[in-house]
Amino acid sequence: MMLVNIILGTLMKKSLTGYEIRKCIESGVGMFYKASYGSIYPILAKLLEQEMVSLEETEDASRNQKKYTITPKGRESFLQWLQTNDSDEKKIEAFVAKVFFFDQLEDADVQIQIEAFQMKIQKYLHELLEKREYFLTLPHQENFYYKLSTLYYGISKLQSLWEWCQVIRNRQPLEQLVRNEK
Amino acid sequence: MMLVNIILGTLMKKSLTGYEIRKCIESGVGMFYKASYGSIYPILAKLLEQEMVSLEETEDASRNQKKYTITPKGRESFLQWLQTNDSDEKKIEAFVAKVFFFDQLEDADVQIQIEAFQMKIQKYLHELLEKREYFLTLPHQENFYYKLSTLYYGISKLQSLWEWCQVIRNRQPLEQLVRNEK
DNA sequence: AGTAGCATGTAATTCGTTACATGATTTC
DNA sequence: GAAATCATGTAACGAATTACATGCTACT
Repeated sequence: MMLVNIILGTLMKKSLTGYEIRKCIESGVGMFYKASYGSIYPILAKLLEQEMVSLEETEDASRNQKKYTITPKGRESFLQWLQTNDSDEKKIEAFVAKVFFFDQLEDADVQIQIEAFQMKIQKYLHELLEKREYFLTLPHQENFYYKLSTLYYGISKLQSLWEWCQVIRNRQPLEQLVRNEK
Repeated sequence: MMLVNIILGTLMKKSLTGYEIRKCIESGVGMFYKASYGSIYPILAKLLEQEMVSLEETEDASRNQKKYTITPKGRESFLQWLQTNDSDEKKIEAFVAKVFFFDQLEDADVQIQIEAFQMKIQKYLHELLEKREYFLTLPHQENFYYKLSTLYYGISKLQSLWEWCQVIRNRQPLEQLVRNEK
């Protein structure tokens, strides 16, 4: 269902063909979501059926291109998805992909969404930190250095993610998130 | 194919039942890979067929438990996977899951693997940094703050990942990777 | 004239989950 | 004796990819 909403999201600003949608996704949320034609076209057909999108009269009839336009019903559905957090945010990337569209969401809703997500992170982070506590009591850590390293990867990732959330929640300058030397 | 190797990996140290394998994965690479019985049992059946694993004579015949033992052929296959980098490391989590088993790999091979991965990161990072350069030239950045934020998320994530690689490549203390205040 | 890019779509396949079905053993 | 956990397995379903099949258009 994620892709469905990403497609609707790309249509919010302008009408596009399936082909163009793919390029948009690639250059936009492409970092977090790949979309092949094999998934885009069937979804588009289903969205048409559900009247979430409509086909524009092809002014340029020579090319057999189908320009899809989002309908009010589609807009509503998309915004609905954007502001509910019960969806599949177990996957972090899914949440970040959602944030990609947050410019279209009201400030108050953005706050609520991010805060809820931060709480999930915190909870998970806690589990990992406890796991670390446990591992640190074990002897012969040289023997499972790499196993431990993946735990630290997880912790570090969640900490960075939490801070990213913190920055964007307050609309602080993004530059502070990255290292600029080198 | 990833799960196949993770299963073989968990069997490298000791023989386990399908049920136990699941618990092992959960508490081990579980952060990066989920495995349900619906995937584990069929894979186990296939591995048995391919003679990658064998069934131990059930000393405790009363319970119908099947203890699987990895065969030499299975070991070879696993180690082969562990030291080749052509697999699906497009997904970062797949690489980290692999690192989980690096304690079983020779130092020289670990170096090669991580270095190769760091180069992929670097290349991708470069693309994102160029994208950022481009975006920074555009006016009205307030209008796409959140879109930009996901780009910064990507950059920050790759930078952290690169540093994580750097630390583990040199077997440096892992503590430096996380923030310990709070 | 040829290549790259625009454009749409389907069929086979992969990889996995969820839900179902079943039953033994341990623990309280 | 009830509940939790151990233990195995299948069938239905889901979400997406890859490969295939087709053809137009713009550039060089």
